[in-house]
This record gives sequence, structure tokens and C-alpha cells, in this order.
Amino acid sequence: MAGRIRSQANSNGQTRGAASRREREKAQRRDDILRAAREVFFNNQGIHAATVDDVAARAEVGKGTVYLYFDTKETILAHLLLEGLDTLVADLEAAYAAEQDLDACTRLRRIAAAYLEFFQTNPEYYRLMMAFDRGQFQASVEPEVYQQVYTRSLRGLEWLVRAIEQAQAEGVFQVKDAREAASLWWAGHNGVLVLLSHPLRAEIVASSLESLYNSMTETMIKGLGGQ
Amino acid sequence: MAGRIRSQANSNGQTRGAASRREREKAQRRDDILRAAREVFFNNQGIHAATVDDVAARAEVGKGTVYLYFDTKETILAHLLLEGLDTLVADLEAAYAAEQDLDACTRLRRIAAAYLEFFQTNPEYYRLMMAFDRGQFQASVEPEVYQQVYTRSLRGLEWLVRAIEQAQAEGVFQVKDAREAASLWWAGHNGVLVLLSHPLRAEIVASSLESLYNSMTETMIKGLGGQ
Amino acid sequence: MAGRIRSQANSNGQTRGAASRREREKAQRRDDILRAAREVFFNNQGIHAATVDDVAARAEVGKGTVYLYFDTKETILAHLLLEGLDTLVADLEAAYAAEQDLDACTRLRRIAAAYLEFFQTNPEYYRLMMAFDRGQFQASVEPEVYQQVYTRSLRGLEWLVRAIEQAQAEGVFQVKDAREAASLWWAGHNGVLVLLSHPLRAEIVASSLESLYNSMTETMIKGLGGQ
Amino acid sequence: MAGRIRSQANSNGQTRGAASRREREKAQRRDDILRAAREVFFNNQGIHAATVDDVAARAEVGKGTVYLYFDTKETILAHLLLEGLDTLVADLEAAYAAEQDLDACTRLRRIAAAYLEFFQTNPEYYRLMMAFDRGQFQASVEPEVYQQVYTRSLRGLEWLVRAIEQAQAEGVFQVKDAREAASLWWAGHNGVLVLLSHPLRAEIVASSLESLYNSMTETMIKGLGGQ
DNA sequence: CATGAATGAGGATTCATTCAT
DNA sequence: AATGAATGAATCCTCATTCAT
Repeated sequence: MAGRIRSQANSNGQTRGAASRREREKAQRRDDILRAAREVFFNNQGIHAATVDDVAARAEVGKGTVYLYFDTKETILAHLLLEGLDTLVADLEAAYAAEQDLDACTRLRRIAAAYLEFFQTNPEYYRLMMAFDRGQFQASVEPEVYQQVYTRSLRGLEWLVRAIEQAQAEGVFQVKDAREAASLWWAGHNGVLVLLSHPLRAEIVASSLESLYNSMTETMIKGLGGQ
Repeated sequence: MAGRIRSQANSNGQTRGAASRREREKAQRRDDILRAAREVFFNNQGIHAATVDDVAARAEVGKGTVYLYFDTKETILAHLLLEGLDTLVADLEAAYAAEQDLDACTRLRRIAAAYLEFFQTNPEYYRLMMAFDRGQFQASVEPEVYQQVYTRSLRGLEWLVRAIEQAQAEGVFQVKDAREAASLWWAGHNGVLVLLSHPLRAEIVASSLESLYNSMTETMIKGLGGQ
Repeated sequence: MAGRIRSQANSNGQTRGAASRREREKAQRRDDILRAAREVFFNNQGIHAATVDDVAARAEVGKGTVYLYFDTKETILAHLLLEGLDTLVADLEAAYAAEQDLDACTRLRRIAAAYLEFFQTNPEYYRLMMAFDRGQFQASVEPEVYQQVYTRSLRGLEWLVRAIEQAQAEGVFQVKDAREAASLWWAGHNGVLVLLSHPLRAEIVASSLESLYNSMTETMIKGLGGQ
Repeated sequence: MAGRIRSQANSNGQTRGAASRREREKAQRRDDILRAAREVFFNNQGIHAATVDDVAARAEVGKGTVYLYFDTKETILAHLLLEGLDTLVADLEAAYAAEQDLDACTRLRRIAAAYLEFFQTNPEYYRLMMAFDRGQFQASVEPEVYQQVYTRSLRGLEWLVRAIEQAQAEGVFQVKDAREAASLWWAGHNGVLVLLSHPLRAEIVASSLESLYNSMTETMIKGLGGQ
């Protein structure tokens, strides 16, 4: 979109064409590298096993080119994470369905379902979100990117907060702090995913992911509900 | 314990003494290495930064000796994990307090508290439990050790299962499958810990760990409760 | 100067104006790059740490443009060296003060002082002069530039030769070959600078630069003196 | 020598043999690596062009082995430098010839000659001594090594100081501070070598190294002389 | 049993230079 | 003329594991 605006501001047709083409090519290259990174980091033997060389080879560019677009291996991962977050936030927004007239519990169930759906459709993105190791992350990524991850995560949680506020308004939930309730809801549902995404723990649990996940939803609704 | 049994099976007094001494020395050496590994892996810059050399140096043995007792760096970590699990299981058992006459809800709250306590007292062990990555783990550790991790984890969960069964018996919980309810309980509480142990997510959540954790306990009790 | 001559040779007034403007712009651009190179190479972490990108960024031109004016990173350095040599030669000429009526010893002391002054004012230029490593230099720089460095160096030495010839004429020095005596003088004074510009050797020497340098001047005067 | 002493202290013949053999092998390996480093760093295209891989290949050991004996590429160079210094100091000591009854001027000329001889026989060692770049050196080498370089350099200078003190005692030199006079002597002679070891400057000087060097010696003797 | 010397694959990152536009 | 995207060789250093003694 930014590209279009800038092009429109330029009155010289030919130059506009050249500039925008180059911009498109750069964006294209960047996407190529990200796509390659996705394939490389998400396939093989986990994130740690993949190398920048692999990404470069997959993207069919020189190694230096990768570093032209991303300062660091970590930065690439951070951008993949951002991609994943964008998808998730969009999914949650769609599940909330602001334009529709839905009651709070329906919205909560839809949000929960969307989160599960995201997990099942994009297990790698989910893994990435959970994987960013404490110190590692904050230390090796520019503050700007860190901020973006934070902002988007928060934006995702916001849809949940809204649904809970609606539940408060409807009198379905008797909670004081919608944000805290949302965090609790998130913690619970995410906890199920974390448990079941680890094979050993999945073996211990011995329930199906869907079954346990739905139980969590209903238990939460009941547990947070009034009376 | 295994060592003692083997020694008893030996009828030759003198040899038994020598053998058991040697065995004791071996066990001692093993413990030294594990202790060194604990210090090295849990301090410094995290597990990845620590090297087998560091462990050997700390234990004041040759590097080869470390490999005499543990096949792999991963194996050492697996044994630390087992240690942690033992502690946790013991904590949970103590919290259950079979010898006391407690009602189910008290037991559940005690178990929850014990889990939180373990997390706060042994953050490194907890991190280790959560860190064992899918493929990594099962692939690089002998099946035997994997089995042990499984068994102990299950044993820990068992105390929770019992408390829930008691809650069923007392009519406090209206759940069909105690094992599934236990898993749900575990997922919920663990989910809080997972969320809050990641600084970025902790920032997003904006509630204190204790507060959120206790909310989870009460929400679960209410959510799993009858009518 | 070359530029002016070329412009004059052009009989077409209008084109001449355009050509000379373009030439002036070119010369300007070149100077911009050299200035940027000076700032970049002489600051920061030394010559090796600086990159051509840094120079281009500092000069606010594209990287390719830098290569349009200089074939090589080494070439840029060679031109900085030439700059430094020009300054030094001018300093030496001023110190010689041909228009004044000075005796030989005064001239020699003035020349020595000027060399020291140059070293202290332009330590980076001096370092550059000393740094051009054998093979490196001759191999990576066009013969033309190499020749220029040679010519200017010689021109600088010439002022010293003249002063010594005067000393011969005055009977102050009893030396056969003024050029050799000049070389000796140069070697001695430069030797002091080389020694003291290396921190470890400066520590060993344990005399102040000025003190040792002046001793060298007086020792040389006496040592080269007659009788 | 240290090895022999330690071995003698050990009364167990067999163990002594094994221990000392292993020590000898380690020392041998170390020497192999240093020899390879000498060949690699001193031949090719100068010190900067040579890589640690080259050294390892030349020494016919694994790359890791090199790092087992030397922490850093710089450390290897520092040890080569120490080697060179040792040789030089020994040469200077021999030139001083404490056991002989020589007059001061003879000693000074012998010392000067020894320094020239060292320069001509070990041009690479000499280059190394001069090359250690300011910051580079002190920063990347352990303080201990830096200290050793300092100590040995000082020890070398000491022979010169002694000769000058003798000259003072004999009344040949009228200098106040023998250490400063030694520094001056060193600066002068070293200055000749520095000048002539750079091809471009050698071209400018247009005198033979030997001729200029001897002139320096005589000029210094005269310049520092009484009356 | 204990040792510790040896290994070498592996990996992130840099940068001078080119060249199509 | 000017640009700056693309390149990929080059480099130092790490470390889990083996094995001869």
C-alpha cells in the first residue's frame, strides 16, 4: 500500500514505473527469502539445525543477499514470528466477528476454536511463538522488532478481552478484571496446546487434544461464570 | 538401591566388600558429575552455552570420564530432568498428604501450591522439563531413560488423579474421567506458568504470577464443580 | 591544474563552460569522497575496520560511485597518502624558508622540528606513510600512483639535502654525500618517531618523545659535524 | 629443562618415563605448530593473508589442535615474536661478550653489528616485531604474553645500556642518562632498518643498507662522544 | 577405570567488487 | 555518470565425541 501511495505522488510516469518495479522486486526478493526460511526452519530438524546457508540456497540467492535483507538469523525468525502473529490476529478478529450480532459465549467459543485451528493449521508458527527463548530473544533482536511482536500479541489478546467484557456486560461472567480473565483463558487453552504438543506429555495425558481443549473451554466458561 | 541388591546377591564376603566399595565409589563419581552438571548447566548462560568440558572441569574429572558415566550430553540433561522429576513427585506426594485426613479441595489446592512452589524454587528444573524438544529428546536419549521420564511424570500426575477421584467421591466434582480432569487441571496450571515464564508474554499478561495462578485454581475448582 | 589546461585547449566557448563545470563537479565529487575516506579511515577503529560502504555513506554517494573515482580501496588510501605527503612537503619547504637568510644548522633544526610537528599534528597520515606494507602497496596500486608517492617523498627529502649541502658549504658538516647524510638524518629522526609511536616500545624507551627527538637532532649535528 | 627436573623428582621409574614422554610429545606438537606457523606466516603474502587453517594443514594437525595449544591466531604470532626476541637477546648478549675484555666502542660496534645481522638473517622476525600494531596487539593478546614481550625487549636493550655505561666510565661518552642514550642509539639504528626495509623508501634513500647503517654507528659514536 | 589430546565438521557473518539499470 | 543490489569466498573459532595409553 505504501508503494502505491508513493508512486501516485510521483508525477513522472516512466520514473514511477521504474521505481515501483524496483521496489516490487525488492519486496519480492524479501518474500522469497522469507518463504525459503519458512521451508528451511520449519522442515528439517527444527530451528536450531537449519543454517543461513540453507536459507540462501533454498531462496536461490547468495548468502550475502540474505544478510542484505535481514541483519541476523534471529531477525529472520522474528519476521517469521511476526507473520504467524499476523495470521493469528486476523483469525481471532474473524472469529470475534464484530460485524455480527453474537452473544458472548458464542464469541468465546469461536475464539477458542480459532486458536485451536491456528495451532493445528500452523503448528510450526505456534512452535516458533513458544520457542523464542527468554534472553535469546530480547537480546539478539532489535528492540523495534521486539516491540512489534509485543504489539501484535497484545492486539490478539484484545479480541479475547472484548469478548469477556461482553460476557461481563451480559452478566454471564462475574469477573472483576477482563484483562486478567482473558489472560487466564489464554493460559488455560494455551496450556492444553503446550501439553499436547509435547509427545511425551501427550502420552501421559492420554486424552485427545480436541477433547481436552473443549473441556478447557467449557470448564473456563463455567468457572468464570456467575453463580 | 539396585546396587545394594546386587551386592547382597554376592555370597563372597570379601569380594562383596570390595565390590560394594567400588560401586559406592562409582555412584559417588556419578553424583559428582551430575552435581557439576547442575551447577554448570543451570548457571552461566543457559544450557546451550555450557560445554561438556565445563562439566568435567567442575567435577574435577577427565572429559573421558564424563562419557564413561553418560553416553551423551543429552543423557546428562535427561538425568538432571529425572532428578527434577523426583523432587517434584516427592513434593506432590507430600502435598497430597495421604496420611492426613483432608478434604478433596484442600488436597487440590495443596497440590497446586506445591507445583507453583516447585516452579519458583527450581526454575531451572522446570525449564528443563519444558525444554526437551520433541524430536531432540526422543531421538538422542536411550529408550530406557525416556521410559523413566515417562513413568515418573505419570507418577506425579497420579497424585492429582487421586485428589480428583476423592473430589468425585465427595461429589465436589462432576467429572467423568478423573485422568482427563487431572490433565485439564495440569494443563491449566502449567499454562499459567508457561505464559508467565516468558518475559514478553508476562508483559502482555500484566498480572502477577501468583494472582493468575490462584485464579486458575479457583476457576478450575468452580468449573469442574458440580452444578 | 590539469583540468584548467584541458579546458583551455577546448575552443568551443559554450562547451568549454559546460565541460569545465562538469570537470569541476567531478573534482568536487572526488574531494568529497576523499574527505569522507579521511574521516572514516582515520577515525573509528583504524583502517582495517573501515569499509568502502562507510566511505560511500559518509560521502553521501552510492558505493558504485566510489569505485568510479577510485579503482580500489587501496587506491583511496594511496591518495590519502599523497595528500599527507603534500602537506609534509609543504611544511618542510616552509621550514627550509628559502627566501630567508638562515644558517644551515638553523635550517636543519627547523626541518627537524617541522617533521616532528607533522607527526604530532597528523598522526594518521604519518601512520599511513609507515603502514604501506611492502608487497601490499606496490602490488595493489597502479604504478602511476606509486610513482607519485615516490616523487613527492623525494621532493620532501630534497629540502633536507639542500640544508645539508649548505652545511657542507658552510663547513659545518664534513660529509661526502649530502644525499646519504640526509638519509641518515631522516632515518635517525624517523627512528625516534617509529619507536615512540608504538606503545610497547615507548614503554621500554622511557623517555619523552620530544626529549629523545631533540637529542637525536643535536647528536646528529654533532656526529655529522667536522672535526 | 623443567620436564627433566620434574621427572627427576619422581621416584617411580615407569611413570616418569610415561609422563615425560607425554610431555615431550606435547612440547613436540607445540613446536610443530609453531614451525608451521613460522612457515605460513613468514612466507606467503604477509601475515594478514595467512589463516589458521593454513597453519593447521602445514602442521598436519586438525584445526582444533592448533586452538588446543594457542588460544588465538594473535597468540601464535605473539609466540613467534617471543621466539624472535629470544634469538635477538641472545645475539646481543653474545655481541656484548661480558666474559671478554673489550673497550666500550668495540662493544657498541659489535652490538650494532649483531642487530644488523639479526635483521638480515631473520627479516621476518624483525618485520613481526615492527608489525604488531598498536591497539591490535595489546587488545588481543593476554597480558601475560604482553608482559613477556616487554620484559625480553627490555632485556635486549639492557646490553646496550651496559655498553653505554662502560663508555661513560671510559669517558668516551659524555651523556647524562645511559638509558636515554641507549634509546637514542636504538632509535637511530632501527630507523635505518625501518627505512631500508620498505622498498619505496629504500629507493628514495639510494644508499646501501650496510653503508647507511655503519654511518649511523659512527655518527652516533661521534655525536654522543665527549669534546 | 581414567584420562585428555586430537579431531574437523559446522556456522554466522563480513566486505571488496561487479554490473545491470 | 550514478546507483546499490547481489555476490560468495573467506575466516576465526567451538565443541561433542573418540580412542590410544
